[in-house]
Amino acid sequence: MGNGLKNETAKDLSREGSSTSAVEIAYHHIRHLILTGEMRSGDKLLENQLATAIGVSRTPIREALNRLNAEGLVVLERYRRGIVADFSLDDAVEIFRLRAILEGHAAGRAATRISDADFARLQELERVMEAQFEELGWNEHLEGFDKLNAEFHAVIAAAAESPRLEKILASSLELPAAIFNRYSEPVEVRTRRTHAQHREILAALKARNPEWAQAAMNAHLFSLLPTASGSLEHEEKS
Amino acid sequence: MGNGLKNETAKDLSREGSSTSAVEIAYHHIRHLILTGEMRSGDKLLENQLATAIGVSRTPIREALNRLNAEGLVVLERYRRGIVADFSLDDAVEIFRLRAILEGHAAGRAATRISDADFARLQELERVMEAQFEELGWNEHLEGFDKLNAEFHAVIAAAAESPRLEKILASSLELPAAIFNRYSEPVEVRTRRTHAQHREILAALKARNPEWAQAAMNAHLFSLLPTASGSLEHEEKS
DNA sequence: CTTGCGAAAAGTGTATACCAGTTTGATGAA
DNA sequence: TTCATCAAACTGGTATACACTTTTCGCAAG
Repeated sequence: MGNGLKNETAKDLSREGSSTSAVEIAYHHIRHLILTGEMRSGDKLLENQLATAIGVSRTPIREALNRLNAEGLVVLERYRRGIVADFSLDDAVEIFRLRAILEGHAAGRAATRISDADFARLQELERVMEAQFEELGWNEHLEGFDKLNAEFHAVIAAAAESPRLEKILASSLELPAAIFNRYSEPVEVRTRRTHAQHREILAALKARNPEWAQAAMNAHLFSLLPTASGSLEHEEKS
Repeated sequence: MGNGLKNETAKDLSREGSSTSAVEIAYHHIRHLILTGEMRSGDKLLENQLATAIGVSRTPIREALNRLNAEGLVVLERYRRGIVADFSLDDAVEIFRLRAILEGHAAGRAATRISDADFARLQELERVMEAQFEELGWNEHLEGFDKLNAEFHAVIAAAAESPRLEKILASSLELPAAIFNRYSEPVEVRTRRTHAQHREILAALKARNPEWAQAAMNAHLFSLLPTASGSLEHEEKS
């Protein structure tokens, strides 16, 4: 490469004025690749390749990979190239167990703290999720659902007013959607139940009943948790 | 600093074969400064200054600061120099609430999983803590206590066999000892009670009773939690 | 064909230099 | 004193170089 020619990069940024840092760009880009399944478990993450693909230098790429490594989505070992993390059934079970504990706690706190605006937002999110399901059917609604569902849970986590709790839920207990779908029950089984559970959580929040909210959230998450008995099953390589 | 002389560094590393990376060195060094109170809330963290002090270049320093920022011990804002994080009473309360939830869960799991070797280690740790207290008295024993106590809790967390849980406890819910001592009850009040609680946790683990272990750990941590009544806090912008 | 070995190639870890953007601190005017 | 201004200081990011390790590949031996 020649000398200081970041003109085109600077152009992109200066147009926005947004000043999103290069690290943020790289982080969200790579994270998106993983969470959407565009990159699968075991895929190689080469710093130079990512740098040219994303349009930033190696430095912010390395920072982004380190963050993703800390969050468990990427596996880094010294001098080895990074790979997309693999999630075993045990990993999925662990994540859902911890999410149940922490999100249950969050829901309980949210019950006495959530604002009217946030509660309305939750109702709206659930309304849209159910509408899209009715309109699009079992499988086609899934793409939109994941995003809406993530916001549903995120709003409750935020309403708990416990910043560390919120951060842990957002960054340390994520499971790529593709992995979740691999291990969870089929959509036909869980979708209607999920909506009923969401409605119950809303009812508990509206009643400002912490114990109910916590229990309802717990039930919701434990119902999604792959059966522990399934851990006796054979390990199969795809 | 001078020119590229990493010869002595390489010498140290090659001797060990362990080859601790520069990032690890910087991370543990800075973390130690904060947790021990050698650097206090609000102190400035200048990359160049740290680099020369620790003997590595800016690059690993920046990585270390980013990790510490993610863990909440350091506050980084764009183009601003980093500062050591400040922990309000509310922060301390939040941390202990979350620790109680998660370490309680960990103790419950550990009850049915802990190895004989790990249990023996716990007994030994508690024995030493009590011996040092008897020998050194209220205040002098504190220095050694913090380290032993940290290992006591870490052994239980590891015995829970939940890697994400262990990582969260080790990296997202730390409170500098100085801050803890600022907000907690005076040593004279809590030390004997702490030892009694540790013994009860050991008894519950020995009995392999998960509910007891969880409850005992919960009681232990909630007893250290600063009185929630102190939540008549002042929101202040510095 | 398979296995094993060794060397080249690829890739990460760190140092260093440099510059742009921003904050910080000091100086000076009102 | 208070405020504005400007230079210095500092971080964010790029680029480059090189040491050290892993990975790959070809080649020889079985």
